[in-house]
Amino acid sequence: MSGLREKQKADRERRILQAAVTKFRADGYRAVRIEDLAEIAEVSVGTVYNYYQTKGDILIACVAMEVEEVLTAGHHIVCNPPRGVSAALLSLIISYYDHSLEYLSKEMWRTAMALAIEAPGTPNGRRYFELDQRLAAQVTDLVIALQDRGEVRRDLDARALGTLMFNNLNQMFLEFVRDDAMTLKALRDQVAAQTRPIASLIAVS
Amino acid sequence: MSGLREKQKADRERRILQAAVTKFRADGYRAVRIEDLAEIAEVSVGTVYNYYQTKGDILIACVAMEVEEVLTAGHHIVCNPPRGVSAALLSLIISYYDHSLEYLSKEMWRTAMALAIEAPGTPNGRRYFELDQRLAAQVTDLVIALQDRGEVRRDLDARALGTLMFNNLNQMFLEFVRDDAMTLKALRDQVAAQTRPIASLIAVS
DNA sequence: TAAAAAAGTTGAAGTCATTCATCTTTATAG
DNA sequence: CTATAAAGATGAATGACTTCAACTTTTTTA
Repeated sequence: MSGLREKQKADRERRILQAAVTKFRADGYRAVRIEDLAEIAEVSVGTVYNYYQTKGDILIACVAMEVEEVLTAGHHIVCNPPRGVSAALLSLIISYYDHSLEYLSKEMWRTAMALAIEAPGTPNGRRYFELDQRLAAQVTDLVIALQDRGEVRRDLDARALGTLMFNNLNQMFLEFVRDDAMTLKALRDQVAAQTRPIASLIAVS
Repeated sequence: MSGLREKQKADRERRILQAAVTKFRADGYRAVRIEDLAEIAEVSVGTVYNYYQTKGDILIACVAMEVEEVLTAGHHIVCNPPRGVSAALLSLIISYYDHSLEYLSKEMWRTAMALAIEAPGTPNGRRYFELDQRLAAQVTDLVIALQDRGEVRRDLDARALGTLMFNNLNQMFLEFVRDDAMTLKALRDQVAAQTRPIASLIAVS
């Protein structure tokens, strides 16, 4: 039976990540020491570093977990978007925003974004950037789906449009997490106000 | 004579900042220890912390110094912009970019941006954000100047247009500093390609 | 000018992320 | 089943930012 070690490894990694998601949210990324996570996960400090290269790495893993779920939810919307360009786009974007704080706090998002900017060449930075790319690709996919359904003008470059819209929603999300006082509802309202004029521009006349 | 202490203080602060600009550029922000700066500036570690709250604070002070110069150079362009919407806008934007690496390295910019995102509520974060605002305002001022000269359509909202253009040039600058291999020329070319179509859209027919 | 007060400097100590040589657990070979 | 090898866990040690109580220098007061 050679599966015991594998099972123990997977279990330890899961426990560390679980401890991180919970503790980072509760106490704030800064305030949590690796020692705290090790204690909760019932491993030693050294073991945490066997599974994650740095403290920031653990945070990026939390973000990745969240974004994977966001992508899965988004996939369903892209496969079967509501009628109307504006409704379809907003449905996807708001799905992103509504999921974004399920496991992560604003502080965690800020820290993750900062890490990705500070060290773009490290595995961390690349991983965050890759998640960004996949989200941008999903927005593009939605635009293509709407073109296929004849709702968005076919003469427009779907990739350029998708990237533009993603950059915009990403920028608005940055403003959202920068301001602890801003509510999800305010974010939703703002993006809705911005999206409707764009939607009418790109919709088939 | 009560000016001695004042003079010594100003001198110490200047020496610390000078040491930081030089050493951060030469060795990289991470690699430089407060102890190193203290030694170069001929003060103790504790004294550095009397003038700057954190290591990041020193970096933001470096950025502020650079941006003040950029704003001064930009002011001249806004007061007397070259003929033509595209030429005027590019003149300002490229002036920003060309000045940006005079004292700061890409790594310093990345780190400063990361700091500002990570801790938006701290004096540091606010200060960085305020510099951003002043740059955005200057772009808006140029748009207004071009409207006054009858080169840009007067029915357009100068503030919205200025903010949009600043966000865009800022985003492109972020991509520039994220990629150590990207040259200033590549950045210039890219922004030129983007700016020309915008310029023709907003110019008076 | 001398003493007292105010302002500022100092560097050792504290904290926390990270590393690494040692030890323990699991898997394999005889 | 025992011995060897491989994999992984451990926590004390390291290094860097930051703090703070004691010490100096400058200014004010008498």
